Amino acid sequence: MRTPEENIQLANMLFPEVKETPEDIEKKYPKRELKKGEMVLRFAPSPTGFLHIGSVFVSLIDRILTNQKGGTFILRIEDTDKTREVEGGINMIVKGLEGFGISFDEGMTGDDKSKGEYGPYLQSKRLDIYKVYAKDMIVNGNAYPCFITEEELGEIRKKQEEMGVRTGYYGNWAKWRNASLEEIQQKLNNGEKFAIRLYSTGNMENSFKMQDLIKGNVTLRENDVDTILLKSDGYPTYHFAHPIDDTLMGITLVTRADEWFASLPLHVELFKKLGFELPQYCHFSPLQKLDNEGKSRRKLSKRKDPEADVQYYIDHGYPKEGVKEYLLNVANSNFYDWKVQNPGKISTGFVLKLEKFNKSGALFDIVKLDDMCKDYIATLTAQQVYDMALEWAEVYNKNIAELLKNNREYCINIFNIEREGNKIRKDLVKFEDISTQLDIFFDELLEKEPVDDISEKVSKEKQVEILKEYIQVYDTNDDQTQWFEKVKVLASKLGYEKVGDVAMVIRVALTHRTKSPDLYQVMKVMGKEKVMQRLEKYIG
RNA sequence: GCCGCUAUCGUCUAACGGUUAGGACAUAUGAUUCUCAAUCAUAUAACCGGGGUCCGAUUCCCCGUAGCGGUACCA
Repeated sequence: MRTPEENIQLANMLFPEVKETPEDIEKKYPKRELKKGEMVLRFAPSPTGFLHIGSVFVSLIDRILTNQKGGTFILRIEDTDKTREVEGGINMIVKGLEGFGISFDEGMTGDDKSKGEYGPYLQSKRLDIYKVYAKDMIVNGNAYPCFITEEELGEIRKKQEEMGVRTGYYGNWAKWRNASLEEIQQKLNNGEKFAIRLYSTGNMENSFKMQDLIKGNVTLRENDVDTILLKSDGYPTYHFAHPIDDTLMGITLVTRADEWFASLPLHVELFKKLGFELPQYCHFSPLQKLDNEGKSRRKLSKRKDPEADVQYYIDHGYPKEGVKEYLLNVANSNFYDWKVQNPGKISTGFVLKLEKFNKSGALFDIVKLDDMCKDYIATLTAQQVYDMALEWAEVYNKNIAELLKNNREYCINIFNIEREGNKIRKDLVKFEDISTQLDIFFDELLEKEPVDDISEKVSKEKQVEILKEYIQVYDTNDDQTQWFEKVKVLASKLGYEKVGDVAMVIRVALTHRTKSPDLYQVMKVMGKEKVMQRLEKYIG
């Protein structure tokens, strides 16, 4: 153990340029005045050029929570790993979340823009702050410089494995803990790089209780690992930045992914040694996916699963609101019941409860997501479908965008087929799907050749006969009932038992497919001219 | 290996010691003024295993097992 004087001497050897104290820093971050129940949350991603659907999940929850209880939601960017950083990554995150209607009250608003009084909100701009606290930790004997090399670390690990003890840099294995000032000075003189490590005083044998707002009461072992606080490049690790930033920014509840749960003991020790008050915590279990032909589960991975990337949903034109509803349903499974009882209400009105979150990982069920998106689109008007589809198409499908723009009224009429009344059509999951709906209405998109599945049932000659007869009775002034009556009469006149047989012939001649929306409405939207043209062409 | 968290139909889950273990998605069958989508019926389908505690355990406790997470100068 070093004396207090030695600690001060050491701190000045390491950080001669740091003059400020934690008190100086904390003066710049006045305590927030919060009303009762108000919360300050933060979403803190790394700008790796990839927005995970799990990030949308967590930030959506954060946003709803702060809307409900009042408070502030902050976007802080954790760009402390220079090797993984991607240019424009911040913009991507901001835009991506904006696309889902998730906005922030404070924090980064773009690659080099931010708003709010508790910044900087970019960790790479906070390096001086971390240094002040690192120096203070050394002064108090809570941290020390470590010059260990990767090779040495590997040797320690190997030895530990051979001995069958826990691996890691802790206790007596932490060889730089009590190095002499002379030894340190010598390394410094050689210009060797060093990291700052925590001088842990925890004991693995001791356990303590904590509350996690999702998991409930949990029992943890004390941390005893001398974790790196400041890397040799001067950047902090997540562990060190977390207590400092969240304290200075006045975060009341730390919401984060479950993978952090295991380092909670470390964070508790750090808060204590930094003299900070511990915030509340909750850890979200990860979105998972079935692997190995359904034998095991794993986290949704950006490498293997296209649906892990938010861009996947944007590319295909998934309705944002539908995706949000699905995510909300994963969060609190009573969301569905709420939705049934509150039809038409926007999903953000739902009251989320942290204690209702599932404690283990949930499988990401894209089938269910599709179903919810289908339901959502079914609630829209034709005009809304048109607008949203166009917005999507302008970026992701230029051809369809042109088509939509050049045929506005026609397209809205198409989207309106089976959209009114009590029998609402539900076949659109995402806006990408509109093309199959539009195809049959445009000659240039229509399948070149009609399907030939029905000639076994109704021969080609008979088909022609039916169509010729149908043209005679076809009248655009008929209402749906009259139209159907005519088809029925036609069927019995020509000796068909089922109306369906006749209707199918008309359908194929008209749409070149065996499946289509309501025939009467299709013809109505198409207009007499196009209907006659198609039927006559089919007759030959 | 060690540490922690979790464990109900195929999937997401409800149940807060006593229920025919409920719902949603998926699947199957049927209905429907035409096909498909939908809708409406109906059906199939679950308390991880073993010990306790209790008049009574899916529920509480312990052990085992499995899954997940962590065990980095990544976050």
